[in-house]
Amino acid sequence: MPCKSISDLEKEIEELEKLEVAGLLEEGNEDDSSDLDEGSENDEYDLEKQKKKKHKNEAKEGSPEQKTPKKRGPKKKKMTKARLAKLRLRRMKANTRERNRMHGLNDALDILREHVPCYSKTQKLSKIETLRLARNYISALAEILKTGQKPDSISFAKSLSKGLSQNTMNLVAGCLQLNPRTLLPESAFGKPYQFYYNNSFDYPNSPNGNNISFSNSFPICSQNGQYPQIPNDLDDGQPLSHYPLSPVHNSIVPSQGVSQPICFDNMRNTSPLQAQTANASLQYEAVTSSYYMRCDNVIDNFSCNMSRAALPTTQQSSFNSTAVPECNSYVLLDDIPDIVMDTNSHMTNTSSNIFI
DNA sequence: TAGGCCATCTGGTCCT
DNA sequence: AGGACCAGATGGCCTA
Repeated sequence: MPCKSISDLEKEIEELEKLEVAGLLEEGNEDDSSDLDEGSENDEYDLEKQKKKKHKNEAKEGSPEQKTPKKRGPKKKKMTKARLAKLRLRRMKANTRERNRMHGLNDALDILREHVPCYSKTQKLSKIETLRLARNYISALAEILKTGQKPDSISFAKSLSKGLSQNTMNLVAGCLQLNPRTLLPESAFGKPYQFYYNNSFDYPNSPNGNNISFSNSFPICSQNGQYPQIPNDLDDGQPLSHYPLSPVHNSIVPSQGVSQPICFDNMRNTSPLQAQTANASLQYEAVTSSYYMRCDNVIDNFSCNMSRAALPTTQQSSFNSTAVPECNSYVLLDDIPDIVMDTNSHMTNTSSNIFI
């Protein structure tokens, strides 16, 4: 590896050229194959190059003994020390450019990382995974534009995860607050697990005729595993507290394609789960159409406020967004030694602290 | 310890 | 001639 800087080399070349002009310097070998022999005896960089060149030629010729036919065409320029130094300088400059080019490419990738889901400064996605995730993200967004419907979080996560490594898939699941197992193929994810983790909510026969699906980034919580009650008409002006559903940050997407973010809230009346269990970590149970998920914490109400802003004014005024519970911890079945499933009520139970 | 990821160097090719 | 781009080689670091 050359130790001299580019400017040092430039100075050296200048001096060598002066010497050459003055005829004080010996000329090098004309033979192209020994380009680098001249003036490189004590140069690690050139020795390495010679080795590589020799190796390359041997590979080309089959054996070192084999003679190569004499080359035709114009004679190569004589290799002088100045020319050699020039070549070396050119190589160094090319290396610097190449390094900068790659840095530019990496900077662009960093910017891309910030624009795909699951951005983390500490746990950076690899280059290839960033590109794959970006591709999937674009496809997913294009699909939303095409259909005009917001997909449920699982479908969305699955779209994002296509072709990704398991690690990245886990990251995507984590970012979307889903259990990574929900992104596994059916074969790798048994029905009982699905039963426990699936987090989509379809409500095909709402009383007003709209097919409603909850596409939730956050689990729906209910107090006791009863099937959530859906309001007769989401636009009937009823205050949200009227709806006997546990607090949930969610989106309700009627099949007609009208997306209306909404937060249910009945926490202000009573906290149905507060009295349910002494174990605070088991306070809430997320309910999906036929599946349940537990959640255990109460977070700030920022996201619910965001949703409230999108509500009709009549509903905004009656909306109390305090104490909105959300699930941000998920149970891995491996972590549940004594899980009990009640398939009739679609409830799960455990006595251990199952939350991460 | 093997494999994945990365930065860097390098020579080849194309273009200006 | 020189710059941009590319792909192969190599060695270092990290992690399962």
